[in-house]
Amino acid sequence: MDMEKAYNPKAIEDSLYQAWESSGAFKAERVEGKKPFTIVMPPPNITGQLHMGHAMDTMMQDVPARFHRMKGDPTLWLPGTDHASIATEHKIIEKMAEEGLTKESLGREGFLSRAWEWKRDYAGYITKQLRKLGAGCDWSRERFTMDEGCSKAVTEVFLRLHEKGLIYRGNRIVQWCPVCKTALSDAEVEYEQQDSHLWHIRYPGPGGSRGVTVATTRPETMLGDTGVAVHPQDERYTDLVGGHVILPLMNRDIPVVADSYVDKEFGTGVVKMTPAHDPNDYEVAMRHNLAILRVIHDDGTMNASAGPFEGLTTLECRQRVVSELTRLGLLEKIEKHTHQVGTCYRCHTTVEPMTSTQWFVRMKPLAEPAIQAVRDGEVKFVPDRFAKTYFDWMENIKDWCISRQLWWGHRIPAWYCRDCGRITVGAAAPAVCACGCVAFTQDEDVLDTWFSSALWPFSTLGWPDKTEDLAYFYPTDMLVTGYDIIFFWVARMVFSGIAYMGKPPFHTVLIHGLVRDDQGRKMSKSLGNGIDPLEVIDKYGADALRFSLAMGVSPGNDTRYSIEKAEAARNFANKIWNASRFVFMNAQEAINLHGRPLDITDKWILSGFTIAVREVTAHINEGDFGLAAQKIYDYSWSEFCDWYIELAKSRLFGTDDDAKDTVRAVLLYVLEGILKLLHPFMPFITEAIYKLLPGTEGFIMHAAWPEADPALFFPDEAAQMQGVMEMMKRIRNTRADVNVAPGKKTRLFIIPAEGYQQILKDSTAFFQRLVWAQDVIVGDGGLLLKEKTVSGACAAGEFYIPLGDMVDIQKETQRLEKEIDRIRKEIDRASGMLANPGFTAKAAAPVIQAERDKLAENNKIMEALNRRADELKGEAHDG
RNA sequence: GGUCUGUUGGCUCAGUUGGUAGAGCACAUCGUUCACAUCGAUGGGGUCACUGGUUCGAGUCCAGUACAGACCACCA
Repeated sequence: MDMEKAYNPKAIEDSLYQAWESSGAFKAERVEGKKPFTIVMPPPNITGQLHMGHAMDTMMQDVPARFHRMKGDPTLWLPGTDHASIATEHKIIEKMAEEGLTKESLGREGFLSRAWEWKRDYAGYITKQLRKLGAGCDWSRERFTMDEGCSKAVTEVFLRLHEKGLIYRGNRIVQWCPVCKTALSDAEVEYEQQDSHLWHIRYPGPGGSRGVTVATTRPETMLGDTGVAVHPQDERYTDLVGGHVILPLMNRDIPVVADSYVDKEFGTGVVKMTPAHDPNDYEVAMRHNLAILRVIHDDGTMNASAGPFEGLTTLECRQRVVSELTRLGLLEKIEKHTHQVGTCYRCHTTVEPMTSTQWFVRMKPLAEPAIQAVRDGEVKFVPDRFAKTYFDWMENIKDWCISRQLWWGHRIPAWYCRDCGRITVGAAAPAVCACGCVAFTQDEDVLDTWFSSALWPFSTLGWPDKTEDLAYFYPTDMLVTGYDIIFFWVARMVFSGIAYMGKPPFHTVLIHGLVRDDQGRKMSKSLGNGIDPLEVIDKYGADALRFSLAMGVSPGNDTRYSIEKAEAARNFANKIWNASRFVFMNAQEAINLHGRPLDITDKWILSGFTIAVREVTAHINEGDFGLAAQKIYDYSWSEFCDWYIELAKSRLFGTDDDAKDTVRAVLLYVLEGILKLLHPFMPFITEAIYKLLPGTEGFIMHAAWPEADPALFFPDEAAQMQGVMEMMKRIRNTRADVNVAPGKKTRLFIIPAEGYQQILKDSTAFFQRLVWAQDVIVGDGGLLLKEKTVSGACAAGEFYIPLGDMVDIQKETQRLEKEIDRIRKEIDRASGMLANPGFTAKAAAPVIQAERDKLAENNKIMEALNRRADELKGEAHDG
């Protein structure tokens, strides 16, 4: 067996992945009569490369996928990428700008061919990264949101919604990004707190009559004012309602209306109404039939309706308006004011709300069944608190603006007659218009990128065609994603699945948190604090990266990532590697464990394995990969490596061939089990070692997931073994206390407690190897010689280490007293509890029994320690 | 303004139905015997943010307070 001394991930990872992929190991097969396990991958945006968040997301999907594959479920993990309309277009434009190019200079065709090139490059790079991470997805089913099938699904959905009257086109106020020059949905606006001012501006009354003073954060929009509003119950202004005031600078008469939207307490109690550039004002304007006057262009400059201010940017216009008002003496005061300003989620430019003709989806009818599905438990969020986030959004949903003034995306399937302008919605241009015209132009706009993402769980399986994959794999089982896209994506997938497939797209939504830097900050390019997953893989291996993203993470919570975590996981991988190396050095052939005479250490480690299997399986089922990883780590390292392997050495290096075979069989059995439990987290190293394991064939990824075997579970013996181990620890501790050099051999006398006679006699070899005893004498007190010893007592019995002149009787007395103190505290605690009638009357029976047992045990220990302390007094006296 | 999360040893975090507080890293002492120094042994270190309540018993359940963070929201 030629295993390197240290585990070297680089030597195996790439070739292993290639072996998996080329053998079709990840390819999902439809098996009649068997329930599949399906995950569709949240398609990464083709805007760049994968970051730590994607690595987390990938691990979180690969773990359940590999787990279910090992459980024998036909498993499909379907990968793909997202065209990410606005985000990608934004990036491409940035890149083009470096070459001095613009969208307009290339034209639509030219731009799109560049975009497709971009897609080829980035999707290729991303899928390469996923392979590096060890993602076991079915590449034969890889999809892209703009491929032929997905595009067909998009058109189909658009037509169906339009048919049902759920898609409409209209002139409404929308969020507009003046840099991306497109409309946005409400979800695409991010609010940022900004320090600003509140300008108080006087709007005079007609003919020198009483006017009003309005307070605004956006003076430039006053050019588009078509009214002012006051609260209906505000006595200060009742006389003005129904009248007019004069809009300064523009010298326009504008009406004063009363609307309860106005807050009497805020500002002056008078709000200027700019319906074309403020969503609330728009609402008020609808109620009071105010005019709607746009004063800002799509590019964020003032238009002709702004009169003398035409051509200025909004910011320049603000300054000019303020200085003009000051000159005219109409600016009463300026207050400091902080408020939330909407910005574009892709370029972070301040958005300008403005009226615009766009396509919308009527959301209420779609949202209702989607809310019900979560309420009824058809769709479950894990952790379930995220259902609340979902409800909050779905219950207050507004119509969804789906058209974008972009080029990269699914073009809207609507056709305009060149003669009469009539709109026809259809997959292709109609042959002839009702007006007799045969010339049409397609709508210039594309759809919101989330429109296609919403269909991902079924468009990728072939919908709207009735494919075998769709019939077999839909609905899928689990969706894994970060809490940051519950609105954007999860909610929209749920209502889409219900609307078009009749069933929600998955039954479980597993939510994870964000991966932050070691100071808790978001990892971002601008901060330069990101850790590149590929660098971690390069340095520590993909398994270490994956494991470090699972360890110590609790579901749905953010996690801080530091390189130390990768290092710790790398060390664990190395530990597994070397434990395996040890096993293979001592066991070259497969040995059947069944029917072999097990000793107490075998029974102990096998019982521990049963527990590990139960816990790891349960935690993976619950989606708690942090606890699952922790259990594997502890069992493998603390129990198997630190104890069992060390205990095994006495038989392994002994002369009893039969005992040797038994311990070999157990080593191989447990190692194989550990590899399987670990495989979903660390696929590469476990696969590599599994190949070397005698008697195995095929991939571990197809091996059966371990099951708890009742025939290999021995709780009583395991508990006894723990008593022996505790004695070993106490002996080591005692030796360290009195500064006995670690390697120094000493004799050891043991007086077993009741029930421990046999096991301690059988354990002398372990004491020799693990606590540096040479002669171990297990017997009664009569064996004790008149020698100077250090000693101790624990549940399994008393122990005495003769150390001759090294023993300082005074110090030994002090040491024993410390021990006595410790035990006394235990006794006080337990007897206190048992003396409490409330406890004995109400606590569960096993809990009370456990306390009684502990008390009895500690009483015995105390007895032994006291006796020994008395003896020491005698010795001090003699000496 | 609303909702949610967090506050546990120097640091990063675990802690499943309430039953004597755990890990990793860091620290101290010791250790190269044939799996591993990417290691082993031993040790120090916490009134579980605070205040009440429920309970025989609370890190764990309830209420409130403080601090931190996230998300949502139309106060111009």
